[in-house]
Amino acid sequence: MNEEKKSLNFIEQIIEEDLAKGLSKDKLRFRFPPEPNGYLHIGHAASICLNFGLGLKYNAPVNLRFDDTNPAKEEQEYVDSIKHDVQWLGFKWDKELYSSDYFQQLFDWAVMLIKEGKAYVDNQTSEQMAIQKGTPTEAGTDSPNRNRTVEENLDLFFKMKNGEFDEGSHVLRAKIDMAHTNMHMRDPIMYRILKKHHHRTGNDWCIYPMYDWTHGESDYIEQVSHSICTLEFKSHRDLYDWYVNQVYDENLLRPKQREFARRNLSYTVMSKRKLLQLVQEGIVAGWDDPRMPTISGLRRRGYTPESIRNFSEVAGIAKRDNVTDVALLEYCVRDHLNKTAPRVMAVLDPVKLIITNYPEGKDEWLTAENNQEDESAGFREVPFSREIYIEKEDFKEEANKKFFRLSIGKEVRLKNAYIIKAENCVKDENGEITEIYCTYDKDSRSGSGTEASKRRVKGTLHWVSIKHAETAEVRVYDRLFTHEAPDTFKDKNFKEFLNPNSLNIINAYVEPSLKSAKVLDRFQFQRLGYFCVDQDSSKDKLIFNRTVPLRDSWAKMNK
RNA sequence: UGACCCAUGGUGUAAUGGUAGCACUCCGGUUUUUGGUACCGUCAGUCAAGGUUCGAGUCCUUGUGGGUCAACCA
Repeated sequence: MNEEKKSLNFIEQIIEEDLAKGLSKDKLRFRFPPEPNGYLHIGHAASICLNFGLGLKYNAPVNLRFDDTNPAKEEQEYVDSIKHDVQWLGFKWDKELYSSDYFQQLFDWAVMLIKEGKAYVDNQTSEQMAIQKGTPTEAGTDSPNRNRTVEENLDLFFKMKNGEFDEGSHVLRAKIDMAHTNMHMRDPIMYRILKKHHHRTGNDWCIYPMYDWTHGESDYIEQVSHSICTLEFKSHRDLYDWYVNQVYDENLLRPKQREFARRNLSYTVMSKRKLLQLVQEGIVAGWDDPRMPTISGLRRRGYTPESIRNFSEVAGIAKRDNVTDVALLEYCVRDHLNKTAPRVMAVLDPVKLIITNYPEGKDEWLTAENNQEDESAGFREVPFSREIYIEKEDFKEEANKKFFRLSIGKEVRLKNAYIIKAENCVKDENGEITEIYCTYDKDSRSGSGTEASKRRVKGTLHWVSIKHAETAEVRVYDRLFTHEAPDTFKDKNFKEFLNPNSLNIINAYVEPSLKSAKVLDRFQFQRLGYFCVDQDSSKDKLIFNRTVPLRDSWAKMNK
């Protein structure tokens, strides 16, 4: 076997260069740093797969670190969901950590900066500070409080910490350069007063560190070698480095921030704010609604961790803005489910078919292969009888040569059963076909080995025996938005592109073996698609979600 | 009228100065008791103009286009 040499992505190249320049391989360490203010989505999966993938590739530890510096937005519910999602994707973190673990260290370092004259307390309004900040094209001006004495700053900062000031009245700022071309370097805020309960530190603190002050220092504390984030943080890198430099000890490793482009998916939105809006406004049933691009939504929809990992792998990473075609994700899940999902028969849009020459009252249990792609999947028995359901669209009274399905006078194979021929049909007053009458070739049973069973007929239909069928609710999903990039318009709200038909609930008939299906079990409903048992399913009511339909070249032909 | 980042088929990515490749999509075909799968094939790309070089997708310059940055968010 000659393995193709896999090309490295640009992050791996940076790591290889660092290694070549002398960085010891055992110093490699990564982290995945979610803020627990929402559920993870498929874009986060790219970051998870990248960071944990690097950990696997270099045999390096990867921490799960919650970036929990804003108690106003963060909740335990989100922490739990994030942990569940990362585990479900199949990754193991080295340590579960929280930025809030470092609040004391961060505070001590802030005191140190004040003593060194590198930080000061400002008690102007945010409006005043915003004006002084300047604009991207104009330099800012110094705050009148910029040159307070160290003693004064220390006194004010401790009063902030002790809760003696109101929220919003005072902040601690780094003293850098109000004329810097990088706005983030214009005396950024390090601490603000927030008299809020924190999900981990409770009421211990009423001042909370800002992201920039926290993130780099946390990486440094954990000795993360490569701190990988998305592109919008590129301009934060100067600040990240400045902050790390304030506390850097040359015997320790200096973490390095590098940025990649976030992964966008067509026909959906990927911002937590917008996803939260869909949830809060009841447009979807929750963060785990199967139409959502969240990990929990995809899981409930029937996606496998393998398929999501593979998607991240084949989509790759780079630095340019992108909108990846959702067809690639769908390809990945079909590819995996094709190899792993047991085949069963279900009829979603039934019409009754009667086999006139089949004995009334007779039952037969026929042997069916569970998965022809997997020999170890074995066989099961499916019941057959005189009256069955088939799909309405599998019958036409008259049809041309291209139509391989059932029509009057023509033969088709019933999957795992017999060859039948349509004789006539009955219609209601609207011309809708209500019953189809057929005869069967009793020597043609699948697998019986007879000459008749080996006859070739062009079409094969799936079916369920009416007498034995279980009923099930099937939730058929379509894309949530009608535009491939619904949130790229300046003058239009993304919700204008919501697809009114993104959910279609159907009552279907399924073969009885499905009675024992468990939540999250995945199946291929033969000739239809992949389906997964929903968590709303119960002993009394089976509920399936359609993960993705099978490719359908017949439907394409008819377009 | 600033700083920084980016630009390869429809989409996503490779090629690290030496034959522009892979995957998805689309289209066509073979096989098939799933119009699925598998297999084969077709169409299709280096933003532009200069420069360096024997040789440029790659390096340089200037344009053009897109993105990011002015939260007490992360």
